[in-house]
Amino acid sequence: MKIKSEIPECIKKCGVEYAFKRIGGKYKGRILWHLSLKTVLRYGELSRTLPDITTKMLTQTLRELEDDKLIIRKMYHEVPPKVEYSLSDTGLELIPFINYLHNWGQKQLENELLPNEH
Amino acid sequence: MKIKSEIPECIKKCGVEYAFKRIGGKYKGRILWHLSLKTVLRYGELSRTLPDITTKMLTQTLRELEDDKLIIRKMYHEVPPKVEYSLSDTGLELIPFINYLHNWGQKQLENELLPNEH
DNA sequence: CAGGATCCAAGTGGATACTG
DNA sequence: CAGTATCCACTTGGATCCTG
Repeated sequence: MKIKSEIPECIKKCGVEYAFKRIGGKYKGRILWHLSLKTVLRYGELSRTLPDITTKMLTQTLRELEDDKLIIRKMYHEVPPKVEYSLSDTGLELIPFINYLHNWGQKQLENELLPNEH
Repeated sequence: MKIKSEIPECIKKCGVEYAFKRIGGKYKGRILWHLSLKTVLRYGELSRTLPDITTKMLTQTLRELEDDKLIIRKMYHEVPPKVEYSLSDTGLELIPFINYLHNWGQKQLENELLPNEH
């Protein structure tokens, strides 16, 4: 139980920082968002859904999300290979929040488009 | 009205990406969080609340939040100077989400501390 | 199909010193 | 008190080519 001596300080930094490390970055939010819409997506589907992401970044981001237990990677040992990604239970807990953020973001974008109120 | 031709593509990238650009980064979440707890904070108070942030980053982050209209900067022209920061209406809209994220993050941290369930 | 490897550019954050 | 300014290290992300 020696771990207990090092973590409390992390907690004082508050969950907000922790959470942002988990879902921050350029693509994590969007990947979680699309997984929440489609339930299950293959690697190639994700790649087509987010055309601006390179294979390197897509792979790297998916690995991080998997290591953080936010998504589940299911490999089918077939030829050609097939890999499916879906949200874990922990990842699912983030969806209400991602939805909220999405709506907020859309609203801001629309306000930027129609700056007629000031 | 020529703007209308360039933004739709931004929207298709979905609000999630936009929102993460606005509140991503190493300190924005925590600053918003603390402003939501205290309503109003001076520069020095923020600095003491987040001891790990340098003045450069604190100033820079506050400027970005202000430019994005998420916080309000109120200067008092006194000697010594006094500056107060608070959430804007738009920034306030993010608080439910920041709270949600905070709770989620705390829970994750506690689970990491007590991995007795698997 | 689903990546892995490598190299490089840009961005982000830190240390330190100084100021109205 | 509330910042600026400068220089530097590290991290993140992109381009390109290759593979089981």
